[in-house]
Amino acid sequence: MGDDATLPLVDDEVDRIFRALADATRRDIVRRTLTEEITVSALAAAYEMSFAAVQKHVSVLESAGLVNKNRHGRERLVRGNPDTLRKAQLLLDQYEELWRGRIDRLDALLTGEPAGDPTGDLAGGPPADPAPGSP
Amino acid sequence: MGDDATLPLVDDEVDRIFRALADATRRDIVRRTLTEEITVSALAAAYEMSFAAVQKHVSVLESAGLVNKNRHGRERLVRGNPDTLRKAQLLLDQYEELWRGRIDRLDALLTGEPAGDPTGDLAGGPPADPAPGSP
DNA sequence: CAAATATACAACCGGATGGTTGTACGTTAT
DNA sequence: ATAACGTACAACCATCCGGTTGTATATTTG
Repeated sequence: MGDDATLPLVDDEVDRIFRALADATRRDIVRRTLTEEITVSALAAAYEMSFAAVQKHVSVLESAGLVNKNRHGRERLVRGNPDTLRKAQLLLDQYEELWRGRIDRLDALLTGEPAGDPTGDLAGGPPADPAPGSP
Repeated sequence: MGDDATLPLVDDEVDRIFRALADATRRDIVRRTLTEEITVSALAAAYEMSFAAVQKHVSVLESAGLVNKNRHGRERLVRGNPDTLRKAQLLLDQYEELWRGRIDRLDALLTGEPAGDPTGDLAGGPPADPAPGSP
């Protein structure tokens, strides 16, 4: 019920997730906040960069859905979100399955699409253009 | 002689992997080449961008270790590399484990580090600066 | 209230990215 | 040998990214 971001913009969402994970500082933030809620200040103190920089990293993680920020007084408690992590996990698992030659239909589960592809293709397909008949 | 990229520069390698995966076109290339070898031209024909652009995407994937290029006459056959994919998978699995509260020691397996951290910290730790005692 | 703290946000900058076009080179085919 | 094909690579451009500093706002604390 609550989720409305599962139908058309999967690609963009996945882009953000992986891009957010493509930075050592951000991975470290995820790592930490998965086990405990930490304020942005506390996080910032752990890295050799400005507070604003860490703030930006948290923001990137947040807009990717990898962390949530809950306010507690004047502080913002950052908490890792395992659900989003699991989404990336599923995608990679899917690639693994695909490689093994058995795709099944778990891609439908992954993308939330109810058997959208009549081609039997995997979730996503070509991002922009499916296949020009003949140029 | 063989591999020298397993000890100190893990972070950078992971960066490249996730960054490479943070693009829908590149994910699609990985997806395709996991099940069959395809030439760069054939790949390029599938997307609405120039040949050179696709070439660059393949290059990014290759330098991340996500695909290999084998030459066959004048063509280059692109083949997905499930090993690298599995590396990313392991990292995410590790986060999942961490979230569940049981870290075990599989991080040593992941990073190849023989119990490098006396702190019991997870693989990687803060990328640049561990923890300033108190500035 | 005032001062200190924690955060938010805008502006700016150098470098990386993703795309283009053009050219050169090796390989097949005629 | 020449032409066509597949690829590589350089140059260029707009945009994004990761970092900085500076300023503003809300919340505690004295």
